[in-house]
Amino acid sequence: MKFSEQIIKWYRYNSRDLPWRKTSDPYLIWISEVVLQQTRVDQGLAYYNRLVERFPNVHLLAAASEDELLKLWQGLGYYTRARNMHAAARKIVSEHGGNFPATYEEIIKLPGIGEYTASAIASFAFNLSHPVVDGNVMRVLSRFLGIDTPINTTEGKKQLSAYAHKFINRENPGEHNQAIMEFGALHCTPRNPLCDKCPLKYECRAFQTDKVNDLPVKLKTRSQQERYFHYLVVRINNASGPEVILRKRSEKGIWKNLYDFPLIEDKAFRSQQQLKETTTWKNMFSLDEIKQMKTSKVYSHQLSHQLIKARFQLIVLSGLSKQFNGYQVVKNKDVHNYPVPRLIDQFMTDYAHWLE
DNA sequence: AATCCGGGGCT
DNA sequence: AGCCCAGGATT
Repeated sequence: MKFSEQIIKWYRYNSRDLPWRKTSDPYLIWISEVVLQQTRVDQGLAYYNRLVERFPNVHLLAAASEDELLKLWQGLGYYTRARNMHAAARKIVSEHGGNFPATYEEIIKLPGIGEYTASAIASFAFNLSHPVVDGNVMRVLSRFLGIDTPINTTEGKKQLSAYAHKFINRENPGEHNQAIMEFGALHCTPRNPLCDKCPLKYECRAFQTDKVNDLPVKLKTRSQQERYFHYLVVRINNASGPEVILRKRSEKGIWKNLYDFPLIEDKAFRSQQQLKETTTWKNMFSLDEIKQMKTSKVYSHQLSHQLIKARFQLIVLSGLSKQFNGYQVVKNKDVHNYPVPRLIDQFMTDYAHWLE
């Protein structure tokens, strides 16, 4: 039996019951694929369900505000996905009359859709013969074929993509693609793969040469850097109710277009006196208008390429005496409507009484 | 071709 | 404490 037939046979007995597998609507499949980029099914499933409930079709997604979409995306990470998804929805409405493009070449032109996602949509929704090459596929093929070219290099991806094109089942590309990914996710796993009961073990190069635990090869990534954040939680006790200053992160870097607080970053934690001498501080306050200050515990927030250590400084002002350029003054009861990074969300949960 | 972009779960 | 995840955009 050929590779594809064996994988599909395995899939029909072992596949999970997932909502995006019950539809051929390219819009719903697209949403699921973007959610699942670099994200495990278990983590993305609830987000997918909330997204398609709120935006059951591309017109509703295109009509939404970016803030609302980011709020639904909050906590999932890689927020560029949400912004690109929003832009793509508007493009589908304006340039395709709301009909999802039906060829690989048109699909891949949409923002946030690369080779993997275009192949996934083309094969799942339109049964077009384009192989998906994701982390699962690269692991399965590198083991099955005994390929030790590092898969996080252009060369390795090119090599495995060529084999994926050879192996694709032209009669049943959609199920073939689902099957090989599911096989990688459930059976040919990164650690402790189920080789003993693997239907491919007699043909698997890695198993036959005892190299399963050495494949796929990956080059080491460089280590992360540490950053120190001093967040200024500026509370303004106005007659109309308490307010707080938020900032939209519009510059480059992490958490673009999410909201946080005024920030003083340095190479280490600084004392309160040192913070008062920074230009960020001086531009916001004069000393006599501060009524109260408190300091939070230290948060350690681990990202893929950086470790952020953050402290939150509560600063209570009795009333608004000047403009805060580049910032937004928001009523405390409305803060929960703004999309914020996980770190900010955790702080606001722990120190909810600061913002009551 | 290398680097950046989140957050969570697993070992 | 690393590694990995239904990757894509940017440099």
